Amino acid sequence: MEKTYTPQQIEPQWYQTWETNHYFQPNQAYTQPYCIMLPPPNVTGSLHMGHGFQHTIMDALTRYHRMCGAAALWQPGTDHAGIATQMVVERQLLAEGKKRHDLGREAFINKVWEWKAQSGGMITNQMRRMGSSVDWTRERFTLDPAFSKAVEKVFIDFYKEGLIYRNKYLVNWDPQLLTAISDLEVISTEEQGHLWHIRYPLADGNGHIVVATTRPETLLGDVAVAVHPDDERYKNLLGKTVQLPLTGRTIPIIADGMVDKDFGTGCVKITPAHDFNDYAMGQRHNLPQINILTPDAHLNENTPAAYRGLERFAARKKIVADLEALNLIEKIEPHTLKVPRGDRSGAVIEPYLTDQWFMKMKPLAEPAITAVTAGNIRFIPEGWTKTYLQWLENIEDWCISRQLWWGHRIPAWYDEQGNIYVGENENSVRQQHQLSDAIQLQQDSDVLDTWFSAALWPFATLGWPEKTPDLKLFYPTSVLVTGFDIIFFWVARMAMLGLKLMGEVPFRDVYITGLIRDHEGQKMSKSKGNVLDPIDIIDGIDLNALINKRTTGLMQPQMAEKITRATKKQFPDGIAAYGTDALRFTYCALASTTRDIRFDLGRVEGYRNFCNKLWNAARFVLMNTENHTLQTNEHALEFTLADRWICSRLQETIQQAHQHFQNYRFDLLAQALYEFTWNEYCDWYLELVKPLLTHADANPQQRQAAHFTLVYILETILRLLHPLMPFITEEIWQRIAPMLSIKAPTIMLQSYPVFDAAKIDAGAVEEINWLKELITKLRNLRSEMNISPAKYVTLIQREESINAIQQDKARLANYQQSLQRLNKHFDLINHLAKIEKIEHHHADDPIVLASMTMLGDLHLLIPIQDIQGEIERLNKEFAKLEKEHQKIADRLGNKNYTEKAPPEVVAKEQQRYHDIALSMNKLTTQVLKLRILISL
RNA sequence: GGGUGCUUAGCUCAGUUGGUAGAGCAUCGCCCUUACAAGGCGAGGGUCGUAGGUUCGAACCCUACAGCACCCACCA
Repeated sequence: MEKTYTPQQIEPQWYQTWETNHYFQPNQAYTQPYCIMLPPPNVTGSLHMGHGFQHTIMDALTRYHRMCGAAALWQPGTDHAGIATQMVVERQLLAEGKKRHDLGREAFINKVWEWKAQSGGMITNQMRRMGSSVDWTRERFTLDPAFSKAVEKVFIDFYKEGLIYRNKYLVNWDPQLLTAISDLEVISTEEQGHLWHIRYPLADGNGHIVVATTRPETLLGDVAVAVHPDDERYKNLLGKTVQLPLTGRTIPIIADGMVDKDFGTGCVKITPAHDFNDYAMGQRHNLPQINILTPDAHLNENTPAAYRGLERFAARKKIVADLEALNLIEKIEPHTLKVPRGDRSGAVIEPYLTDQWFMKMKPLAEPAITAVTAGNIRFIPEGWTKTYLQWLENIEDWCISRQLWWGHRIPAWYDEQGNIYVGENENSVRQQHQLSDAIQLQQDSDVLDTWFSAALWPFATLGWPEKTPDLKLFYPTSVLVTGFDIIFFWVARMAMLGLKLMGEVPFRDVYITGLIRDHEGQKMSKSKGNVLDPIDIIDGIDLNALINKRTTGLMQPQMAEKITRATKKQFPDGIAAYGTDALRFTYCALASTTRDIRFDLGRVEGYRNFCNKLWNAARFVLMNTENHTLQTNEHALEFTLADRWICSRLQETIQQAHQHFQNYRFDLLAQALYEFTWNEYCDWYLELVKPLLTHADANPQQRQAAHFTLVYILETILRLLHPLMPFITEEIWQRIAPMLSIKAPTIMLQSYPVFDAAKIDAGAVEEINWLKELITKLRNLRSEMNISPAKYVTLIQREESINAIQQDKARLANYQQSLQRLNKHFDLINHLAKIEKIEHHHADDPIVLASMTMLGDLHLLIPIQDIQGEIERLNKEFAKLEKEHQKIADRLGNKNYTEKAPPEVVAKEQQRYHDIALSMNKLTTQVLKLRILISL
């Protein structure tokens, strides 16, 4: 093994080995299925930190269950990502000065396919770098012919069932992208605006009424003014009409309970074609709808000639100016309002009256609600259940049509009268409806919302609507791993469509991960320039390349300087190459139940060090065992306390690992494995057995047992860690496994360690714990006394009571014996604490220039020079104990406590009370003795 | 306006059914001990956001409040 751990040298080749040997494919010999659907990333996208995080968790789960003997399938694939992908290609065209309509539909779509071919492999290659064990032979794309067929079938069937319908309706319209979007794609941002108070003159000439609006340009589409029916100020105006300024139209004053008397003037202008509230009110009062906008938000032919063709915000300016000229503006107040913006374009969204396709959601939502309340779907952490339910309980119909070109085209045709025919293709439609060739049919030009096809992902990838064996085996899938940001977009819709089309939930568990943020808690985004690329953490990147990456292609180029400065400050030396395993382990360690995860490179460095530790431990084991033949017959071996202790601790760790996997607590899992490997195996076990390994005259049976245990524990650690750190564990395992006569090509397909109660040895654990405490106390003492670790000292064991010393003597002898007598006395303790010899003294002996520490009844003393310093040290320790002693005394003095607390708790407390009192006495005695020595 | 989450050591976070507050990093001290200085050993550091309540006992349960973050919603 190479002396230093260099992930670059060990990681790349293993993935290829695994993939080409088909280790990622579910083993069909196993009957227990385990299946995770990869949330399909955008086909032309690249891997960001969120992917890296979630993919690591999915991979850990898949590898774990695969090793546990399941037919484990992690189903990969990509999403065509309608708007997102189309926007990218449109932007490329724009650079050539072209728009998509210049190319025409077919040529444009070809262009997108070209872009897909060019950049489509990026994210899948990055997934390979992450070690993701997806079954690439089953990779799917939402625009695959078979998948498209499934989408089409759902649309047609739902249409026939009345679950999908077409309607002219007020929808969220993105005037920049020129398409409708769903409610979920609208984000409301709080912005500074104005509240314009406008006078509407009464038609009878008797004064005016004042309305307040944030959007004066919509005045042109007003069809009424509404007041609250109980508003005394306006009661006498009900039934009258006003002269709508600038238009020459006369509109009524109406009463509606939805009006808030206390807002503005209490009078609301009603524009049914451009506001959701007004639309509803218009319906209630049978008001007309006047659309005043073109699709790209310019004023249309329904507006006076003076405004026609003006862009909406220019029109607002002009209208306000004209109203002011007419003295119709009463006042203008600053006002913060919620502005709806498109989540993709950032453009201000217009409520806009158009023909769109909708999916009826209420009947679909009900079973999806029941599935969760009945426990057929479980959210982890469970707090997300409420979020999910609240949305479904208040669900509105889903606008599924998009005025885009990239996506699944809606399988509907129209004749010249506007009759709708839904079917697989034009021919089948003609046949079904017996339309003569003379009738012209035109296919709907819209495509479906990307999330429509995504909602079919859990079963369409498995072959639905065909009844495939895969579908039977893997549906319902085991767990969905995703972020809370797409609970509504995707999780809920999969639940609804899965239940509807498969009659069964699409997944049992939904594990909602936190959101990866930067070290300051900021969301990572291109525009903020704080994005980290998982691949850069794996391979490393120098400062200039990182700055270059963060500052090219910015929407706001003026940010470049600020980003450069921040990047220089945070990464003065760029980013080191930490390797995939360290990054993956970091992701797991950060995966607690919290919502926001601050990503700190310091953690990665720490876990890279952990990899290094594991690497070196393996080198140590190999170094010590290589030239020996390993005795694997456990009956021929003589296991020491140390062996039995580490085996016992291993069992506990195995048990915890399974538990944490079950509970999706990857942070606790990572911590447990880290602690066992580093703090137990490396820091203690390796040190404990060193004397056995190095001394020529050590007991051969015991040495062989140590050899066996070293290898056996390490091999088990590798399997425990493999789901989290696949590369380093495989690399080391290849060298370790043969020693245990394991003949298998990969650790990937080995079984995950299984808890074995028979290997628990409580006695050994107790003894080693005692020994660890002894050694720790001695180290502590040395450190406090400033004795060089290199210096050998004499340990003085003072015999306070015959019984106690008998026991302690026996204990020490026990270790002695268990390790066989080596060259020196007490070689074990010698090795760890540099004790030259141990002398026994009776308690009454006139001791001693010594520092003291205590372990039960055993006193450990080391000769010293500075008596005064020692007195001070002991006094400090005494004060500490005294404080604790007082606390317990108060507690025990409380009758309520002694009577009401559980007896075992009280008994424990009393024991402590006595122990501390005893220690205090001993300290006092020692201080006294030292004082006497000084005074002599 | 409703809803959710968070607040614990300088930083990032654990804390299982209430029973002596933990880890990593950072800091300080001592060590190049033959796997590892990307290391070893040891130490210091917390009135658990605030105020009440329940309890013998609260970081944990209840109430209110504050700060931060997020989600949903039709106040023009």
